[in-house]
Amino acid sequence: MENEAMPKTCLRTFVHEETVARVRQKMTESGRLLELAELFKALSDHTRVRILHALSFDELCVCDLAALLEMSPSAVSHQLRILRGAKMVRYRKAGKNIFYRLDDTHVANMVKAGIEHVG
Amino acid sequence: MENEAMPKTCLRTFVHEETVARVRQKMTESGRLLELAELFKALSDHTRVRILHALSFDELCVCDLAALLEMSPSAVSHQLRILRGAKMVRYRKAGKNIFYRLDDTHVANMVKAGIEHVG
DNA sequence: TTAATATATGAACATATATTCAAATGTGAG
DNA sequence: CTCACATTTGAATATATGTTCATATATTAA
Repeated sequence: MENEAMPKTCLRTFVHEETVARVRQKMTESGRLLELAELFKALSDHTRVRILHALSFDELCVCDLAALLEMSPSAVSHQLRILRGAKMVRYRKAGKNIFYRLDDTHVANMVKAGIEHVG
Repeated sequence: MENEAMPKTCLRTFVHEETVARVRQKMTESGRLLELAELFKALSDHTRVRILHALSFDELCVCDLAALLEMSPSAVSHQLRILRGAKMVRYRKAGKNIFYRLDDTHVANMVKAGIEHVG
């Protein structure tokens, strides 16, 4: 189909134009909202939530997390990579172990607030 | 100690047992954390975040949202279904239109807080 | 050095997800 | 009634995602 911007339907003049225009003006830039979705995405997995929740109590090495969550160290490591990418965790090497901890308290607060909301 | 429940590695006695035990005691139940992940999952998509953000300013019908986000009404409707399932939006019928609004202010607050954090 | 442990990584697989398209339902106007 | 519009829904498709498995890297001990 050769129409560019507007997809498929809603081509009629009838949309509540003023309302839409007003809301559009108030809305935050789409790219910012995409970043926000990415932030939530990092928190949208059971394993990652459990990791962050656990780290809100103490720093733990990969194997500790694996034991705690009863998962393979490999699976935990893959999820830790995502959390590192989201800047939600830091790590520290100590011999053969690598200890992870939360990057800032804001993440802990989000998880904590979420738990209160759910529970 | 060979444990059937424990996967793959981490079979050595050396895990920081006391720390793990202590954290395990403090941790919220896994099922609760799964619910939390589900909550975040509903917020983890660009389209859904934009919908909720838009609805934080005014109630809008499906076609308004489609025009605003420059998406097909069908795509918007599919995402609205997920948001309804997550109890994040309500709706009201008015003639041929169905107007959506946020279900509670808590959702708006989460999005707003998130935007501030990202921005 | 070799061996053992801790962690990371890449490929493969299965599952989940978002959008499109076509079709169905619902609603009001003429 | 018929018609047009608003919305929903299901199937199909493409893409994303999480775990497993095998392997690679790193560190320490013997």
